[in-house]
Amino acid sequence: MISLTEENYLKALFHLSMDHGEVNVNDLSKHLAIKMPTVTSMMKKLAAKDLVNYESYKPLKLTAKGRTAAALIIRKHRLTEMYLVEKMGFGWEEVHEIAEQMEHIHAPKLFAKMDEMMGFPAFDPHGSPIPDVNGKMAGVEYQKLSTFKAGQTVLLSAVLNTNEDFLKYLNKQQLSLGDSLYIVEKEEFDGSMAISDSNNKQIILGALVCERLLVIEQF
Amino acid sequence: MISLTEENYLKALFHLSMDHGEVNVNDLSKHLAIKMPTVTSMMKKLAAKDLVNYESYKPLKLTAKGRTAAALIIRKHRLTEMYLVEKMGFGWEEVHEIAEQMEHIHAPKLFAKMDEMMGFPAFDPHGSPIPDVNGKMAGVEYQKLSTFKAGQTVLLSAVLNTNEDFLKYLNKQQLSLGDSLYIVEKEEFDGSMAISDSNNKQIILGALVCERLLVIEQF
DNA sequence: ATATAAAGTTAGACGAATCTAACAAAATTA
DNA sequence: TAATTTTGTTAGATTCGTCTAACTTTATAT
Repeated sequence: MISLTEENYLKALFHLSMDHGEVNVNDLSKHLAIKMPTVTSMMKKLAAKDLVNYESYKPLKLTAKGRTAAALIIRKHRLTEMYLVEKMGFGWEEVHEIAEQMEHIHAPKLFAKMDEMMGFPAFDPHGSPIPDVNGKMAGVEYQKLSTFKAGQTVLLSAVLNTNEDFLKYLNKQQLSLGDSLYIVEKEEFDGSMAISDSNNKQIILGALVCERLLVIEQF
Repeated sequence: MISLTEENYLKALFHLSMDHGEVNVNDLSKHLAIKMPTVTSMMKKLAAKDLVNYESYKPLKLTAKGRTAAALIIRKHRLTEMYLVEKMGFGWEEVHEIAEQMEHIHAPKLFAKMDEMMGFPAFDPHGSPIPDVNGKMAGVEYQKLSTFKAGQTVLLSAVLNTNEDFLKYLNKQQLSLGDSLYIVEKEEFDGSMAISDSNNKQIILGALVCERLLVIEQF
């Protein structure tokens, strides 16, 4: 049996290894706001359960078993987010906190029903892929908006951060997933971008925002 | 802040005081399958938080604050059960286990939305009243079927037990809340009853079942 | 290449929630 | 009412997840 606490470590490891490849004890410690010695001892515990490969002073790695377990937690999180938005009328900026709790609920039938009611969606409201019942998920080749340059047109496909204030900001700018964005100008000195949306409305996006928007180029 | 564990004690205390009036450490211990010394120490802790009135060797009592807290947990449980049945198509026998977990979720907006989507129901799928946002609930004057005698007609209004097998049994006998039942005969020696439903189909109900069905007399 | 800084580990403590063993009070029964 | 049974409490141990302090290893920088 995997405890709620252990689930949170697995999920964090999964996310960090998506983003940065290697995961250090220190990264995990910062991400979870838990001190390093605690992380070390938890890693030993998860290693004993064959969920993590742990060797002193080496980077941390999920085992196949651990990766699947993590993906199934994330599946519950993302299915919940999608259900709350699609079936209950919540805004995409409101659902993260609720899903954070729902992801620990053990009720396969509940999540299967949500999935079915929504027609087995592949992505959540933030554009992140929803793992299937076996923990497999669609590979996506999104890139950060910040990697593109003036003159390119991109499709807003996902957000890297589900922070409520950030999402409210996007709402205010009337930016939604699926929007086509033309990059008018890129300021190299501060990384900000001037983009124009499908209604030719021009918006200035700061560097931080450009780092958090995931897009695919539209040719 | 009330921990998940504390919530379970409050809920148990609430239920037991509904059923039996006085609640002893021993009752609570049996109900929760937790040893008496553990219960005693938790009672002291809850007393320190002004959720329980505790005095050595005296029966346990929830304070007003504790009663409200318990009612709000039960509200979440029952709203969830009703939502799962009404909006997601679950059977009344499937929802208890899920609600048992959902009741600990802190997400006022989620439960408010469920409530609104269902049109603010007063009762859950098992006929139990749903406390309002202030923890107040409709007083009900149901009685156990076992307290009636042959010749009386009653309205099946609620069940005292949400055990999955019990509810499946009722499904099999085609008994549902709202059914009108005529008591054909009562066997005094074993407490069983012969009842006939609205289609004049006759069913024999054992004493245990008669103890678990709540009805109101129909004149 | 050595000194310093950063990252990681070990050891020991602590609070929460649980337990068992031993004892005390209250209730029941003979 | 005295003996016995049931109920309740105290004391001390255990596990889980956390911490701080001290030490070690690895990485970085002069």
